Amino acid sequence: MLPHSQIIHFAKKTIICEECGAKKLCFNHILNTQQKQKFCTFITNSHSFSKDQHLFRTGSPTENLYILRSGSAKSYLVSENGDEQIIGFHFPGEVLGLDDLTKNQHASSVVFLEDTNVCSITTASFNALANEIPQFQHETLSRLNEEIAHAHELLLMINHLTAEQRVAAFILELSERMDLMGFSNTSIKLNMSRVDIANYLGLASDTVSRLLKTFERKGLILVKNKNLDIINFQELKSLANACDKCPTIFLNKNLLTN
Amino acid sequence: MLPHSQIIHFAKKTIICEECGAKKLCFNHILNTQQKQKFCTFITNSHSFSKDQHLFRTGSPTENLYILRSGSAKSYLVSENGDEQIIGFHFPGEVLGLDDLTKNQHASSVVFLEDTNVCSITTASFNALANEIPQFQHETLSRLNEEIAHAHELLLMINHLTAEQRVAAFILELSERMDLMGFSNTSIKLNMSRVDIANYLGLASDTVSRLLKTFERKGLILVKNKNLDIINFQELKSLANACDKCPTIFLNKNLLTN
DNA sequence: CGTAAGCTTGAGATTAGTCAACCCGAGTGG
DNA sequence: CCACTCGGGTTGACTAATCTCAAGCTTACG
Repeated sequence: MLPHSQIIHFAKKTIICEECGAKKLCFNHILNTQQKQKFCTFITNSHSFSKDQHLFRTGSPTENLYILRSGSAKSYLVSENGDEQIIGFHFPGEVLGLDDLTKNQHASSVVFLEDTNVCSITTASFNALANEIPQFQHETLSRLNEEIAHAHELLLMINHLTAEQRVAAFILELSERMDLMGFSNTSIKLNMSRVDIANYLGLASDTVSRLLKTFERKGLILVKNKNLDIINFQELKSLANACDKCPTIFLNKNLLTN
Repeated sequence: MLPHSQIIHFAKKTIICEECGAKKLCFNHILNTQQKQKFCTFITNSHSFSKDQHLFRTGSPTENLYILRSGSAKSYLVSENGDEQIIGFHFPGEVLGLDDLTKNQHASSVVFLEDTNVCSITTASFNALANEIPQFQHETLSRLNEEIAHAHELLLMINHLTAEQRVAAFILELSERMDLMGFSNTSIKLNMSRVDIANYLGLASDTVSRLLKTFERKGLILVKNKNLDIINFQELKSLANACDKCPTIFLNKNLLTN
């Protein structure tokens, strides 16, 4: 068993961003050649983690930010009661820890869903880069904004969609993200467990199982263990958006007047 | 009926931050005397809005950021289906529009819950201030982080708490925020409708009504229309945290190993 | 090949939603 | 000053979606 992330010593080695599979999704891609070189010198460390290892945990000091090079992870909160809430699944190019930049402790925990490679940068270096490179600063704000937008959309989804719609929307979200990364958007590896999917969507894992099966029976997808194939995008989309509440659009009227 | 926010012309007048009731919660309070003066010169505009007016809407251009001086507001998203999701209630000192700083359109809409006074600052001025005053930059990031944390906690709450727990938690959250603003934390004005509360918590408004009544019958609170008095904090807290799921802490075990 | 973890599936329980009726208070107009 | 109206809020009866629980199955891995 590997030690806690706090005491993992990242190997000192030069990162060659040009060779990185995630370069188009990383900060890297918004920088010019000169800035890229500077960025690479700041990112001096990389590390491989195995499935189920933690990158950091709630309460651990915010010393570094991390960028996924390959693999995947999930982040989660634990409430006072011990309830866990997965708040996101993470893929190459994503920055982890950004939402704790101004705190000295991590608010969430991050654990890997498979063997994963991660770059790290100290918060000090990160801030230095942000001060020096305006685009870098802008990109940071932009990513925080996206994180907020994502959380809000998830909220909307959980509060307003049926279980069936949520699962359909989840599949489509995954597909879209795979597409962004240049992977197949029809043949998807579900690295997270059914329990994880259920937790993320605010459902019981039984319900997720059942609905995946239902979708399969309808010929929308093919599920074999962790492998998911999308057969009928169109139908999935219309399921996710099924407008069963359209007549209620005008219920909360004061939202729409003025 | 007042025109859309886009074409409201904020009155040019000098804001005297020293006289502002929200100064302890505004950006103002993190700045030194000299910085405060600069901040005040940038915030050259203020405006009064009446109940049910919109400050901005999804899709409208992000030209300004706004700070509540007095009053209250709610922000919400509308999905493709027309489903609405309230994502926050806002009180004096809060900055609105911060999460759209890097976009040129607002993602959410903001509507006032009562007559409200608002300061505005152009995004250009805001960015200039951020570049010039490091604390200002830091505070901006910090507020974005808090917004993320809030959204994540809301998610956890909606996915893991019963209706009863959510309503109890909502009352306590409101109370805490009133306290922060120096208002009474036991005698609270509910400026939002029951429909709003329900929407925010992912419930039906009927359920909210019922539970408020239940709490009243138990002697925890007193509700008279929009006025809520908290009688028994202790009991409310234990209701909100009722650890009915404690035995399941270890269910999703891989979250806790390593 | 055996075991444990995760997944699937069914039956029954339950929470919260839906619907409809009624109530109440604020604002309006006679 | 009172009656009327309208919107929001309350309440009860019923319904349904999803959870829970338990059993059985499959897969991955030692």
